[in-house]
Amino acid sequence: MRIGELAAQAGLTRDTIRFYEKIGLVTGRRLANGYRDFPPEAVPWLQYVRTAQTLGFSLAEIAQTGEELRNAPDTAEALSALFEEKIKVIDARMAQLATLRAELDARVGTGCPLRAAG
Amino acid sequence: MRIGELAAQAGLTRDTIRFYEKIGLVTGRRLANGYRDFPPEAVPWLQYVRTAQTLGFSLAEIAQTGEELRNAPDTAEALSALFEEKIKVIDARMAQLATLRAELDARVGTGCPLRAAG
DNA sequence: GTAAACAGTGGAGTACTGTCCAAGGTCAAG
DNA sequence: CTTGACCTTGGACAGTACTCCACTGTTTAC
Repeated sequence: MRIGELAAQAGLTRDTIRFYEKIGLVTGRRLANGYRDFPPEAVPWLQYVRTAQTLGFSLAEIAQTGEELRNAPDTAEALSALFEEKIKVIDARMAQLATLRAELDARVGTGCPLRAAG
Repeated sequence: MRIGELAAQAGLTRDTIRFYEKIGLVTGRRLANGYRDFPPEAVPWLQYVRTAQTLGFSLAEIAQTGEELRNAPDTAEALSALFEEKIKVIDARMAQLATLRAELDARVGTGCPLRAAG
């Protein structure tokens, strides 16, 4: 598919996709006329990128994940290891969120401020 | 306390704290010699800033939270409302993390890639 | 009283993540 | 065969969050 359609389906602008291509976050072939041509899998991939990004991963990290996925040996082991690693990161982040949540929760109703020091 | 001690205790650099002061993220008085003087509460506050930041909040958002905390009427209600609002944001983010986690978890062991489209 | 460690200011520079042109090439419809 | 929608490149600009520097003043330790 061409860049406009990918942009529409992924909810990004064409400029953003060109930027992502420049930093290696997506890759595509070129048509004879020079237009970019992306595979349909680019849509869910870019959606994953969005998600990972809001979870605190930098584009460089996400690009590296994509790279590892492409270069992984075809045994499922490499992929599983990669996923498990990401799951660990997610668990750590969730624990951190839970801590902050508990901290806030404990103060609800007590009027105890978060010491908003000046 | 002076800026160096605050920096050491909060795990930041002096430059970062000066930057934070410039954007209103921390405020302090000045000593007679012009040195900044921060209250001890600045330490936990900056630690909170760090946490909130890793959770995806911009410094501007965090600064506004601090502002709201300072300006809240002294009833506990305003603080509780603010905390509850933050808790909602945290819950939404945790749900998002849980979704991504489940997605990854389902692929561990299956060898099914995340469609790392190029 | 001097050297080291700490503090101040202003401003330049950096990395990341886009966003917006301008000038131009391609293609489908009427 | 022109119009409009789409595509190309290169480069300038923007916002966020620092980071570093030069130059200067202050405090502390010896």
